[in-house]
Amino acid sequence: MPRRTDTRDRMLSTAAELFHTQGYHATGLNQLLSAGAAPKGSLYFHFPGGKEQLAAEALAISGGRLRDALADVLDRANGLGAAVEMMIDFLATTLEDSDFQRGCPLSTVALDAAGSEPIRQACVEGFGSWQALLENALTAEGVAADRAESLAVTTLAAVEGALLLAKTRRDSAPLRAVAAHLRETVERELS
Amino acid sequence: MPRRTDTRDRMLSTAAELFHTQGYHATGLNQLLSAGAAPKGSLYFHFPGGKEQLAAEALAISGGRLRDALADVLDRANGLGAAVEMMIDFLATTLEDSDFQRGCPLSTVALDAAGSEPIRQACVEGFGSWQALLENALTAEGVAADRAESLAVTTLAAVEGALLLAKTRRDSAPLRAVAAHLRETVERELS
DNA sequence: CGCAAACTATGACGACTGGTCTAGTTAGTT
DNA sequence: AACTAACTAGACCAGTCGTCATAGTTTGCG
Repeated sequence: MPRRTDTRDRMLSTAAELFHTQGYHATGLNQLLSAGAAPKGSLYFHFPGGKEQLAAEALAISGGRLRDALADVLDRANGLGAAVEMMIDFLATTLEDSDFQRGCPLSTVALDAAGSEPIRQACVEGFGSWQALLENALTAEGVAADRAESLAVTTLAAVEGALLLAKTRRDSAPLRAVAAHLRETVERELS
Repeated sequence: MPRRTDTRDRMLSTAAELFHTQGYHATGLNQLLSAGAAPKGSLYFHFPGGKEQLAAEALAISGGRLRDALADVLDRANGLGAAVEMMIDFLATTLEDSDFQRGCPLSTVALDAAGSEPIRQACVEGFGSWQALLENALTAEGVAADRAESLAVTTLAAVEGALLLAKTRRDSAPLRAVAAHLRETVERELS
């Protein structure tokens, strides 16, 4: 079933961008549509579930994108510690280049739309996929399963928190500090 | 000029509660006022700066409250590692008891109202005050200043991230995992 | 080719809530 | 009783999300 227009995709990527930088409630449908995405009526054609469905799908895309980026870094880097550092470096650059607008693409919405089950679910899956990647990388290096899990959560948490602090302070120093610490921690774990 | 009502204070504490659980944009003035806080007109008498000022002041209060709690734990606990673990335990309990509504009182607003300078500033100060407490505790134990700073940021970041994950997953496991890891890290640093 | 059926697009509309502010009432002081 | 500071009610309109009737476009089939 070939698609005939790219409207749906345009909407999704505009939505991903706006929800990423502003959060769920701060992003109005009008803004989203007037951002060149589409006329109003089209939204409810492509997303019968309205704003909520649009957000959930946009988050799934954002989550997947970051997951791919992480998988890539994990492949390329030599050493897990280095990979984590590279990943954080990438996040810091993205944040700085966007004038401290683009932090974690999920966290803002995860917090401000925690009441919506579909949205929450999308975030759970996004976070989960990132964590799983870290966990696998750790077990591949010989770390025991339960230890790998708790180390992966901690790493993910530290990165998320650093993104929050960096965005709030408009200064990527927290990310750099956390990067160094995590590298240390990971490398000690593997030795 | 004697005050005749406690309206202003009631507004602040209701605001603190709602912004804490819902964030800035998701919290409407109507909801806030009908939550028994006050009649509508009073808002702009007590807070000429409107919603923005109300939020900034409410955040300052929330930040101060948590700061005090942290200072208290840091005093009472025997050992810094234990203190961190106790603090996280307190946060986990608060989160669970509120049906996973009350995470960090600043982070939601910090992310979803990052565009407002007064609000951002209030968050910067709140986070800063928590970090300073940790930093002092570390240097008091003989950790070098720069090392103490980066360890304090990392600790704060990990806790914030864990709160985010726990709230999103509706499961405090991330907090428990991070608590154990941080205790380990802190105690290694001091030995 | 020609036609019907399915698909996609459109923006005016409505019910409602958002934050703001002015005009007014109440209470304390002299 | 007059004055002033403390407070409040509700009007206001821009903006919210969602609905709908209508129109246009593409596809498959006879």
